[in-house]
Amino acid sequence: MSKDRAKKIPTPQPVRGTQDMLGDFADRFQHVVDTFDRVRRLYGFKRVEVPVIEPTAVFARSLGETTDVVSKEMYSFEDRGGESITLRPEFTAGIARAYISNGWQQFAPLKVATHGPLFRYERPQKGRYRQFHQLDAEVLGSDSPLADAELLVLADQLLKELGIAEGVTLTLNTLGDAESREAWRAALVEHFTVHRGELSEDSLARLDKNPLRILDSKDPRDRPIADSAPDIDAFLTGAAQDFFGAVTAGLDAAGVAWERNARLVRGLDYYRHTAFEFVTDRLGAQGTVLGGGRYDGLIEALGGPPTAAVGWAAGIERLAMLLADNAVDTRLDAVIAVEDDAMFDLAMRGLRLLRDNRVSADIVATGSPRKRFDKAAKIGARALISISLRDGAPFTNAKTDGSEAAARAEALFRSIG
RNA sequence: GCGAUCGUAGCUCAGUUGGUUAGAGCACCGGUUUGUGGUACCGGGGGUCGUGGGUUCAAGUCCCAUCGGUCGCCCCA
Repeated sequence: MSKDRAKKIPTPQPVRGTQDMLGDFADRFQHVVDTFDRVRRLYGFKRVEVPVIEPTAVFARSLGETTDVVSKEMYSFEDRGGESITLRPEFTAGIARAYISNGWQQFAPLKVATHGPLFRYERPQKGRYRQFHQLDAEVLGSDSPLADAELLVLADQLLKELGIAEGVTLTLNTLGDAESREAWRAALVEHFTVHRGELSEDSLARLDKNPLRILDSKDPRDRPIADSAPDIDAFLTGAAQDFFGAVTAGLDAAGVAWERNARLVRGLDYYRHTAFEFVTDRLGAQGTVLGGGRYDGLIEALGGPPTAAVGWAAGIERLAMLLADNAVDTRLDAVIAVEDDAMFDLAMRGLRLLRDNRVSADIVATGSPRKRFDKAAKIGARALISISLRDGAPFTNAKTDGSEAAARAEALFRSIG
């Protein structure tokens, strides 16, 4: 350690919006992933892996007209060959591309699930990072409302098994088929145009770029106009009505609670029919915990055959933040305090024996011998085993929390004599 | 891109209307006359107060700039 500041090497700063995780939060993160992996198997969803990097066109084309997102929110760069590459900002487009590239039509309807890091060039805030992580589930090649319902039942079960279903609400809407959607959109534009004098500046801009988005504006000036805007219901075709009815009937039959939110919309044109979000008020401004919908137009927009598909994604960080404090138990079964260095070999034999028998254990054998007991106690294992030399003979003492695991650890350790 | 707020020890934070050598807890290291206890007690090391300017007899404290963090807006695939 040099005290010469002139020679001090400056530590590179982490990239904005990235995070390092240690211990508890990393364990909670992994618990979410493990639970998802277990539940998705129950529903017969296959594991799928797609690249973190794709040609920019994969996302630019799927996102279509929303130039703001493409130009400002994507992590894009040129590789050495001059090709524009983008770090995936979502799973869906990459999976759709893979579906086409590999001819997975042959497996339709295909139920797949994945999870991993995603990247968006955004200003970080609570529950929102530049590198973040999602769970993802998709059903490709099915135009059945049963697929929508099954995905929602899967989501519902996931949240219940994570123990966070309390305080999280499934909100549901339909965007109808292409015909319904166009009619509704035209009616909304007309409604907002009539009231354009009362809209916020932001919503005036939305009126040109993305009129549906005015419906979920947070600006109080917009609320009366948004709330009095027509619902899509009057514009739904018979087929679109039937589709939505079948989805909700499926949810009811499976015992999934839901609420209609006629203001829930999607900005992108390829969305059809079902749109949904599981929301909570426990995460500040970023209240969506899991969201998705039907995107029957996407695969075609990527140059594939017309293919119906539906899916959702959920933020792992956000789910991990909602877990109860005691959701993940990382306590060790045993910790061994070596209070005399002459006992080190004995302690190591015991440690190995415990671990061989699936008993999690650690050892404290460094620093001042008389402090090792305290150090070990602070680790908070189920059993605290101390080993010292007393009257020239090894002496083992154990304090346990009364649990079976602790008793087993003590018995095993004492068995080495 | 915009706004608010915060940057003091490895970590979490005190630090009064500007006024001596900048403090605490945790962590780390050492000590506390062989002990079924000791998650304790005592001591020690560690800080050019984010960085750069400015105001002042005097700046952690006030002003400006800059770089970061946090929260919100825009956007949200």
